[in-house]
Amino acid sequence: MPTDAGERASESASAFEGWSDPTADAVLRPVRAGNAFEETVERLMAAIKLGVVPPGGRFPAERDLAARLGVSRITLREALRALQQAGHVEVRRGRFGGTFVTGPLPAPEPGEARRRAEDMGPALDDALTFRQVLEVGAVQVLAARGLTDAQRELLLARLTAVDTAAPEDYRRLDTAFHLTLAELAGSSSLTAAAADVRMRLNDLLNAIPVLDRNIAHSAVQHQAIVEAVLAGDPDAARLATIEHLEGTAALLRGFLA
Amino acid sequence: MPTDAGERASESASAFEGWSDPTADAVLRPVRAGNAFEETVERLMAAIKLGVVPPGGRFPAERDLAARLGVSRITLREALRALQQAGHVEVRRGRFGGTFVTGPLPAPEPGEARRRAEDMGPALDDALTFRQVLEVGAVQVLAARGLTDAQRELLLARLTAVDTAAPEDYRRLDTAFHLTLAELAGSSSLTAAAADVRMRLNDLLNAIPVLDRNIAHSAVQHQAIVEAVLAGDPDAARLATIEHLEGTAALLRGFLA
DNA sequence: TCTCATTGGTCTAACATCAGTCCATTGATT
DNA sequence: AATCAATGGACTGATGTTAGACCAATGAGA
Repeated sequence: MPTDAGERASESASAFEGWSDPTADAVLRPVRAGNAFEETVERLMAAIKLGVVPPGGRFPAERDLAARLGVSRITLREALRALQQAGHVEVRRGRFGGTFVTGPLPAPEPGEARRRAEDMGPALDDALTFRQVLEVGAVQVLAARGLTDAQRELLLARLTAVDTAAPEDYRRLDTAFHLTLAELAGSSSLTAAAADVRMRLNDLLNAIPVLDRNIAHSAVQHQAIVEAVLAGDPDAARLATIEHLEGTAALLRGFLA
Repeated sequence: MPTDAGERASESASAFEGWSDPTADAVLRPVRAGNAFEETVERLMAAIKLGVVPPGGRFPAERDLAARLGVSRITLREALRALQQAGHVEVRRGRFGGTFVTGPLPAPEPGEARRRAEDMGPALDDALTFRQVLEVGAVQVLAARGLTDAQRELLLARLTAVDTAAPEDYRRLDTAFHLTLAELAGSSSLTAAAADVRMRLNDLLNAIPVLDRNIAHSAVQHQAIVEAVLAGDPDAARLATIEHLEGTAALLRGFLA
């Protein structure tokens, strides 16, 4: 007979003896999102869309890439072939060959943003709160801990890169800026989670026209975040980041209204 | 010839044209941590160790559990058989049968904590900062948004459960309290990440003796966190959570000194 | 012009995982 | 004592995935 030694609150809906559903759901959530092929395609597309491999850039050699992704070379090649057939990459043989990212992705048509937002549904709110938690937390850790000279330099370089970006490069460099903040916090789990959530929002972000007015606005906010981080002021960093992210969140949520 | 249209800062170490390594590493990280069998065992052990299924409690039926974990029933059964052979679960056939968690896990011997901490190495710092980001972010979101009556009730129930816990139940109920904070923030990604990081720290936590003095100290801090959250005061919630987590972090980091 | 290191292309045999089906057992309920 | 719904146990055939070895092409550099 089960002893059932424990708390019992308002949890009647639970299918088994333990906790409330959301926690159980979190622990007993699916072990894998799909098969190896699908997940590999997803990752490679993420690398392209996030600009980790820029247009014209080359992916690591198949053997290296397969090892990095923890997938057999055959599975990787199937994924690459899918991207090739979709026109996202171009493959060249021989030494100095490799898998190259083809030109910039076509600009999504207007109305695409709304459709995608509706597709995401509740996942949009999920991603937006998760993003805020991660990025706000990252800048606070960063501001509290302080940066090395090399880190300051990298951060400033990313900042000027966004500010001086051509319109077609803007999203990529904005992504780079935000993920750099996360990565400088020094936790690889944090970096991975930030990259993941950015990826989820990225299609939506890309579907929004890049307006000069918004860019200027973001530039000021980016500047404020960097200044607070470099000044070692966690509170200011938090406030500046919240303000910046709330702006984007409001914009995205607008497509659901 | 690659166009290489983009920023180029102090990133010479990168193996390919794109970004600095940590971001590329995050996007091109392994698609899967292990085979389905291993990951399933990991999850089931997590459910036991986190107390999602308490001692004497029953796991969902194999068919349901397999569906939840996104794994075939055969793979799930192999994992369950492994847990059974390790003595963690007991399987009974027939109606009202199922897979039951056997008695409480044996208390780890002293010195175990240090060994585990050394095993984790840099992953410990990773987990600790990630945890802080997630949980601090969660309480801020929660305090800022406010709670429904049912949520207040659940949170208070978890709090009193920890406070009145028998020593052998303390860790389980402490876990429940912390994860409830994360789950009330309303982002399933956040809940999953919090459960994941707690799982990573859990062996370490369990290897630390539960001292009355520490419990009393934690109780005060838990109280402060809940009060701030219920009062809708994000700043107070943040400060109280940081203080609480720093205490635990210092304790754990102590095993590495 | 030739070399050759590096890269993509291909194949095989072994193993992992899957969906689906049917059987065996149990014990609360009738 | 008999019923029977829910549960674990076992099997099959199909598909996904892997490691490793070997071939083919390329073009910068000697």
